[in-house]
Amino acid sequence: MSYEIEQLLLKHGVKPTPQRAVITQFLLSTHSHPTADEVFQAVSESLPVPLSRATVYNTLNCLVEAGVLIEVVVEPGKSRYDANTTQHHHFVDTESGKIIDVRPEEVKNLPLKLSEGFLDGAFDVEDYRITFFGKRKS
Amino acid sequence: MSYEIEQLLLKHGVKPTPQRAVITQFLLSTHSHPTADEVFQAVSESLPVPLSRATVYNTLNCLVEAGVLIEVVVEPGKSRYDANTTQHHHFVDTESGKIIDVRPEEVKNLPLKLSEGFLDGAFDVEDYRITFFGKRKS
DNA sequence: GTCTACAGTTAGAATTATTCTAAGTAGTGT
DNA sequence: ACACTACTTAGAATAATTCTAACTGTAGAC
Repeated sequence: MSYEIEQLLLKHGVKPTPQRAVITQFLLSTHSHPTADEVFQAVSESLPVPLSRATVYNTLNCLVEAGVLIEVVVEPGKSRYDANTTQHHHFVDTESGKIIDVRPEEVKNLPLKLSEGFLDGAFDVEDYRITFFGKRKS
Repeated sequence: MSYEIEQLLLKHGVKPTPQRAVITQFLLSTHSHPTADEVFQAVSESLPVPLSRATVYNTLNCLVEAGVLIEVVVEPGKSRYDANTTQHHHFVDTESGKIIDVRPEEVKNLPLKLSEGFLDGAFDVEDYRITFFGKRKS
C-alpha cells in the first residue's frame, strides 16, 4: 500500500489495512461520488484478496467517522461517498444523475450569514451544504 | 373530503381519492417532515378504510410528481416529505434529527449567484437547496 | 340503469441497500 | 509459540421501497 494512503489513514486515527487502503485509494482517484456498491464492484476487480460487502460498508462508515470521507445524500435509497473533505457544494445533473463538486469560490456572496431570526437565535449553525440542480447546456 | 384538499389535488392534475386526500391533509397539517412509514402510521389510525403501505408510497410519489409535495433527503436510508412547496431550505438538528424549514428571507445574501466558472458556463442551474446542520443552543 | 374499462387500492412477495452475526484470520506484544 | 484484539468474511437479517396480481369502485358508453 502506498505511503501516502498509509499516512492519510494514520493521521485520521484509522489503522491502515489493505482493504481500507484500496478503498481509500479508489475514492481519492475518482470524482464520481460512487455508491457503496460501486466501490465494491470497482475494488473487488482490482484486489488480489476477496472483498466482502460488509467490509466495504464497515470501511466507508469508519472513514466517514474518521473524517477521511464525506457521505453525500442527494437521492433517496443510497449514500454516495466523496474523498474531497474540504468545504464544498454539489451540483446534480438531473438528466444524467451525475454529481459534480462545486468549490465555495464558485458561489458568489459566500459565506452566507443567517439573519436575526428564530434559527439564528435558537440554534448554532455549524455547517451548511448547497445542492444545485440543473442540466447540461445543450 | 374537504373542499380545499379536493381543489388542491385537482389543481395539480391529481384525481382526488379518499386515501390521497387524507395523506395530503396529514402532510399539510404537520411540519415534521415525516417518512413514508410515519405517514402510514399516522394516517392508518385516522382512516375508516384500511390503508396499504403500497398506497402510501404510490400516493407520495404521485404527489411529488404533481408538485403537491417535496421529497426531502437529508439522511441515508429514507425519504421525508414536505407539503411546503415554496422555495425554502432546511435546518437539521444533528442531536434530535429534527428538520426545520428555513424561509429564504432568513438567509442573508440571497439569491445566490454563480460566479463565471465551469459550472455556470456548462450548466443551467434551475434550483438549489441549502441544508444547515447544527444544534439547539443550550 | 347496466356494462365495461380503467384508474386506484390491496396484501403480500420481491428487490435493494444496509447492518448484523458468528466464525475465521492476521498482526502485535509477551 | 501464545494469546489478545481488531479486521474481515459469507451469509443471514433488517429496513425501505417497488412490484405483482387480484380486487374495488367510479365514469362514460350504450
